[in-house]
Amino acid sequence: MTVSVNDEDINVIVEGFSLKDTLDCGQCFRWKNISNSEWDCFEGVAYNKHLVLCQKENLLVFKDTSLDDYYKIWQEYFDLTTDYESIKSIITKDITIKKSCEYAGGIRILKQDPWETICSFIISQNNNIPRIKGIIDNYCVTFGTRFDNTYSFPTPEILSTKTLDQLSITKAGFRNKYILDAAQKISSGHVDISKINDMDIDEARELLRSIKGIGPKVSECILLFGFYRLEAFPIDVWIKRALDYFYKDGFPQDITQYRGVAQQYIFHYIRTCEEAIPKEYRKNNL
DNA sequence: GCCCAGGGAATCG
DNA sequence: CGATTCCATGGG
Repeated sequence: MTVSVNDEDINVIVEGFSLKDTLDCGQCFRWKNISNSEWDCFEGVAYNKHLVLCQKENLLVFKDTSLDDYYKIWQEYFDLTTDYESIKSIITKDITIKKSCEYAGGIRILKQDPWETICSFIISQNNNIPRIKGIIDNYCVTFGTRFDNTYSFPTPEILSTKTLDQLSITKAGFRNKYILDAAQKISSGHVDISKINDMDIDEARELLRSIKGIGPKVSECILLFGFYRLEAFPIDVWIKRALDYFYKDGFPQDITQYRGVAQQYIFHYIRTCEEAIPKEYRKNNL
């Protein structure tokens, strides 16, 4: 990986990384596609920093940021220093995962902000991705702080002072009471999410599920996308279909440490590739 | 009008 | 225990 600075922009040469697939595979919700005919381009916010990031082949161009923030935030956020070839050599022993990697093997697991990830996946329940993005944007615009022509994600302290009536403007519906419970428990210190990194995964699951609206599936998403627990394994409707169709005899056991990564490749593959599974499996009529 | 969406809580048997 | 039902909202 080569890093250089060119007239305010930061150029990074990467291998086996796809910006588009990474930001478009349903693990994050605040990146806007502003691509043109030549470049894949996305604009977004993470950790209260604004970024425009473009990719053409092996070249990544970071705009509206600094070399300091590149090393402090973005290199980590996009998980650019992890050897994914090594991970894939383990999980692609399974034929379905191998096909998923051939379809979109440039996906990386993002290291997102834990609090934002908790809210995002509470909002995700019984919802679809375009609407999740809209609701999260409503939260930021309504309750976040304006900076760099965009908005921060509102803190638990801010949200804990709001009423359900005030939150209703976000259109999150019945999920607002779950967001409020999370904001209250975390801002009061009743739930201390800073301890999760030092917990074993079952202990972390139990802590997260003490928040209303966080069940088996959402807790796995939070652990995978907000705490980089690559062994967390979210089972949503799409993964259920994959388990039904590809894994009648069970999911491979020898990839347990990276099954979250495998899960994300499979999720993106069967959700966005028309011929991944038969039409009748893309419905809930089994 | 119906079904569905990166589900979970409450209730029922 | 497992199985059902309800929950808000908007797109197809």
